[in-house]
Amino acid sequence: MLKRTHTCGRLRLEDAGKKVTLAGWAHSYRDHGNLVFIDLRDKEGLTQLVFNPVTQPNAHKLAKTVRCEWVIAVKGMIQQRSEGMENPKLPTGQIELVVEQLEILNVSKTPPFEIDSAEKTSEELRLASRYVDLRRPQMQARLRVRHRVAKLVRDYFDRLGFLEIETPFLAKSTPEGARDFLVPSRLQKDCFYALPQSPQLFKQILMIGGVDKYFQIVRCFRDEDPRADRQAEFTQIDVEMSFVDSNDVIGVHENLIAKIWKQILDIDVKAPMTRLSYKQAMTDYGTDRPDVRFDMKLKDISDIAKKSSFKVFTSVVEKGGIVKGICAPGKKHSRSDIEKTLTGFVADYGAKGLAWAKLKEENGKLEFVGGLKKFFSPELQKKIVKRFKAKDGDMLLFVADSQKIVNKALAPLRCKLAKDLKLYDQNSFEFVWIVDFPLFEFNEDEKRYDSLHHPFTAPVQEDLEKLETDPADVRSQAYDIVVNGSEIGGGSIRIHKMKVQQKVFDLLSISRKQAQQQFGFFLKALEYGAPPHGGIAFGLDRLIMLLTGTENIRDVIAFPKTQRGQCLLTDAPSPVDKKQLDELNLRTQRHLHAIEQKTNDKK
RNA sequence: GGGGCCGUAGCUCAAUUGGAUAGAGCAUCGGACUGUCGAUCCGAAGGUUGAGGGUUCGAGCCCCUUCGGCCUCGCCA
Repeated sequence: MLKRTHTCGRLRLEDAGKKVTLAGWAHSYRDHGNLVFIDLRDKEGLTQLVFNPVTQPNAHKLAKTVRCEWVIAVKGMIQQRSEGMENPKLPTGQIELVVEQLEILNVSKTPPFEIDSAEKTSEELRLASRYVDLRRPQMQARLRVRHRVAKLVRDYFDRLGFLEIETPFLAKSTPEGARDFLVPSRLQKDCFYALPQSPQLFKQILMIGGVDKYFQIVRCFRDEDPRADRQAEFTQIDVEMSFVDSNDVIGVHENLIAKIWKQILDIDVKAPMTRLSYKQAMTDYGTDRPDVRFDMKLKDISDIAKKSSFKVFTSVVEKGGIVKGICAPGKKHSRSDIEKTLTGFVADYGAKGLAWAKLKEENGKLEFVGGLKKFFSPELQKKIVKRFKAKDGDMLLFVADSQKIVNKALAPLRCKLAKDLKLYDQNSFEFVWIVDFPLFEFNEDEKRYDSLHHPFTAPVQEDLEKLETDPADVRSQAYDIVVNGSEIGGGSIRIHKMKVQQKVFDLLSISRKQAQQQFGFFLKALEYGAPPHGGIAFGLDRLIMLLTGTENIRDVIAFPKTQRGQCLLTDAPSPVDKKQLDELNLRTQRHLHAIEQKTNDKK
């Protein structure tokens, strides 16, 4: 076998005259009867091969048989392309390889789709033939960015004295949080492991174990429905540190992010990054992961709306709800846009309607046009205009409902409008830390408190007393990092005192018995000299999505799963042998029905 | 669990109001060709319209069921 001396993307004009061997896939071939050209591709790029029937009849004859995606190796001389024959589209376009010897390493069936037009090919087919899809330069580039980031992360933490430590995948199930993936135990009948949703407790125990600085690039599993940016199986950069406060953790990681952005995109991210309180974020943006690339903040107009004659507004405010709105600049939206598209859009988030008014300047005065006009006196209109600092041609959009629904509907509407109106630079990145989260949120359905982050998040020191009196008002030492409206990481200082942890469990209505069963091992560990500690986890997949400019998480995972959790390449999940189930002491519903059927038949 | 979009040749798409033998580009196969680079030119082959059922004289198109893909609400401590 011919052994390659170079890759297909590296040869340049200065290599002319060298004798080299290349290997790769036939990307395309152009047979002129006389000369044959083949573009040879590997992960580094393309190099044009030339086969000349006069000087190398054997190689030329063989080259005529080569087809797309055949695997070949070629030996020959690098030659400068003659004038006018250069290909400026290729980095190697100044040269070509004059082939003296061609070896066909493998043939290929006609590929299921053309590599060059894969961008238009259905993702279903790309996933089913991932081996072909992965050959595409774009996919190779994404895999490379992912590798480079992982390497950078490891180097960064290594230099700071962190240890990468593996934690178990076969772990204990905890009913809190997302649905667990379960793994039946063969040795312990009727018992199950759970795949970790995150190594949360293990990393905290590492701190108690004196590790001091831990990180891990680790797979996590959550059995929930996937989304464009969410996969049941995903990767976290997981970190934990001892003897630190929030600012320490934030500092270490904004520098890491700045480093990644510099190295991968050559973009300078300013550190320290801006911070925004949870409360402010909810007020101004209606979400704890605001896109701060553009302004267009939400404004509460409940006080003005209740004085209007619009029944929807007045009755909502009377019932304790709120009226909030945004002011979209420009004249892009027609009435039917609003009433069909935008109203439908907010309806998905539970809003019952979308009230609107356009603004027009008449005689030097800004006035409502259409929509809400007749319900608002000129006086009230003026107040609203002032609050939004609205201008001629702007459009006001309002949702009236409970605070929760209003924010839920307006936050995505704000982003959608900004995108439609092109209010920001698509290539910019705006980072913001969200801090001062409440420790709990009240769960209306269950009539109890839930953790906003997780039950191990430490309360702010001065709010400790409020745990007894006013739990809803207790702030946590948690922090999320958000970029362009996407949460890429989050963490907290943890509770390191058993008594506080127990108190939090009490407030979460986790009984002593439950707590012992689920977290007993951890509560015990806290009693043996747990140091103050805290950490963070980043979603690696989402980082790579941002860095590679894709909105599809499957693009940054070599072997992703579909929305129904299937791997189209391997066809997982699949039924298993009855023998396998027997060994695990398991029966599926289907088996049970079959058994019932048999018993009934006998009767 | 709910909502939406989609499924026609290997790939990407077309097919008027339900109307005759379901078309095109690319790929494939055969041929031609002295430098191409998305080569070009000539020719050929290629179809269970995702699957099943229904309405109709007649279905790619309408209706029902079902499978699959994507987006999304719920869910994701």
